[in-house]
Amino acid sequence: MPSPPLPPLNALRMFLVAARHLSFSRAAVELNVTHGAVSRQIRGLEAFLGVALFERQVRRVSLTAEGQQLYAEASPALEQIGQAARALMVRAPTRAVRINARPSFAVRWLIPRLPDFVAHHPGIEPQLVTTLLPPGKAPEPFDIAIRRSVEDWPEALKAQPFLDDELVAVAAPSLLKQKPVVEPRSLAQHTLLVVKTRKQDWDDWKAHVGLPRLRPARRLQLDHSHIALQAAVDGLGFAITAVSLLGTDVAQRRLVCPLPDLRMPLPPMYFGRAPGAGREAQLFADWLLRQPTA
Amino acid sequence: MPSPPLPPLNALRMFLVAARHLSFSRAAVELNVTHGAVSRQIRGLEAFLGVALFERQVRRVSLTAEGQQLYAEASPALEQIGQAARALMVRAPTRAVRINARPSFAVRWLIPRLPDFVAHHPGIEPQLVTTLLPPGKAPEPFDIAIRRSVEDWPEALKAQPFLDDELVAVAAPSLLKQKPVVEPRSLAQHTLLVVKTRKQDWDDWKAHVGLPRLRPARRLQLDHSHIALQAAVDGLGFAITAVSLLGTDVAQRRLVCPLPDLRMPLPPMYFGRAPGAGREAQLFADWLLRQPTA
DNA sequence: CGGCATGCGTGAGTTTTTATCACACGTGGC
DNA sequence: GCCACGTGTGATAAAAACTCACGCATGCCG
Repeated sequence: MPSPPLPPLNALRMFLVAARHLSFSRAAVELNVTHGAVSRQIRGLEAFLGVALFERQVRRVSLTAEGQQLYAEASPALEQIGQAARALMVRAPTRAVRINARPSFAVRWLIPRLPDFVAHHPGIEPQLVTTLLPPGKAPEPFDIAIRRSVEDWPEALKAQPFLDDELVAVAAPSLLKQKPVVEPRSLAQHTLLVVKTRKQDWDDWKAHVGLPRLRPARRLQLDHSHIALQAAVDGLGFAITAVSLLGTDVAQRRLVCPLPDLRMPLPPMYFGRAPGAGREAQLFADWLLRQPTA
Repeated sequence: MPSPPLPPLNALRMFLVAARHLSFSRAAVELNVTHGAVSRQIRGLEAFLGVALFERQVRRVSLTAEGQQLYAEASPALEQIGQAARALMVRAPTRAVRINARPSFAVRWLIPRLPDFVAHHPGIEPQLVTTLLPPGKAPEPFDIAIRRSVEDWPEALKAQPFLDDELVAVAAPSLLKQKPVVEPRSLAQHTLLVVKTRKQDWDDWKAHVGLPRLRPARRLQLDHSHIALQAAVDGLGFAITAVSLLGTDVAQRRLVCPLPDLRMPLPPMYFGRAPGAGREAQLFADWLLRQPTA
């Protein structure tokens, strides 16, 4: 069997990036991994070759003579492979998946996650169409529709849930510092941010937590959930929103949820594939189902 | 981040091998994996590129135009990487691991497995010294000693068991066709192959299976276990041997074990590292411990 | 013309690899 | 002297790869 023993290629790839930067940490950033992963891979490559490629000094690494040689010889080779791959990819017919979703879900859930989808399926181009209309009245053709609940859905879409959800009230930490909220009643001191297309959310939530008659100090009406959330971040008042739309705002303390126990279950998010949708849509659906509920 | 999107490199490697053979199965043999693994990797590469690389016909595959192009461009590139790696490996100081073992174990267990070790550690050259002397009286320096039992071992070797073993009686199928053996007593009809350095094996075994006085039709004395086994394969009589030394002879029906229940436990095989042994010896020891008991 | 062998595809399950997290270490700058 | 920075590493979690066992379609051969 005429098989030349090749070095571990992914380790080589990491080595080349690290050699270019002369830094494991910066290479890790470029490769979207931790510095530890880079360190291990390069150690593995060195073990395979039986040669040190980097000299480890304090807080800095430099290439040994062998490392320089390997960089000089392997870098163009991988470059050539990249060229060849790109040549084939452009030849490939652009495979797109057209996604029909409401604007707030698109902005606050889908778009932040799309880079992950593209990373897994580099040949597929997501095309996003946002609309407030139900899928059956979509202004443009689509492959995948995403909505909460399946009212008004054409039968053919075969709706499938992929994300459980809840309604919570959130506000900026600075706002709470001025007028703390430790029980629902305190909301009467605050401005409630009302979304035009989801006016009933506050009433549903108030009923669910047992305060149907609560009247806020003020109301501010906005026309999309994501705008209401931005207003909340900016300290304008309390927003009522699906947990799925919170994104990193809670984790990074731009928003807090002062009444974490008072959540109201929501119908899950559904997606459906259009009848004519191709394999790309299937891959997108699979990816949706893989997304963690968090 | 100026990182060109590279295709999955290990999948590419499999693709090149498969393209060279125009067969997934033969590629799988060369790569020491199953055909399913090759199939999946190539599908993954095709999905990444968004282009079919092979045309699947019945029981045969052929390259598409895109596949040919990729093969033509990527093959030399990987070849160059292999060259570069090899250039570095020869520059590396030859790292050797000197192994001290008895001849029969070397021939029938170790040598068939050494290619696997070399595949895992291409920079390390195993050097085998066979001897009948105990490790303490070795004629040459060594890094690793391998024996059954640890009598006469210098303390410094820190013996460690790595392979359980048993004693069984085996013979060629053709011999058994002439004079079948279904109970131990039938051995009296046969020639027993006796190894000069392990004369007690037959007596131990006979005592263990409850026939201490059994007298064979004939004895044939040979000076090594592996020679006795070869004699058994050639139909000269029954050999008594450790299961670990059987190799593929039983699987491929060159030898059979007509009394499979009558096995006698043996002390396990041990290895020990010489005090001055380096990292290579450690890697070899790790590899030994990873070997399946089978 | 049925029975068998061959080569590839695939779902389920398992093993191996890879990456992350969290912490340690050593040093150079402030 | 102390902190900040970049790298090494053990434990563990996540992901990728592989195997197994089976299915399918077809050509070969008695």
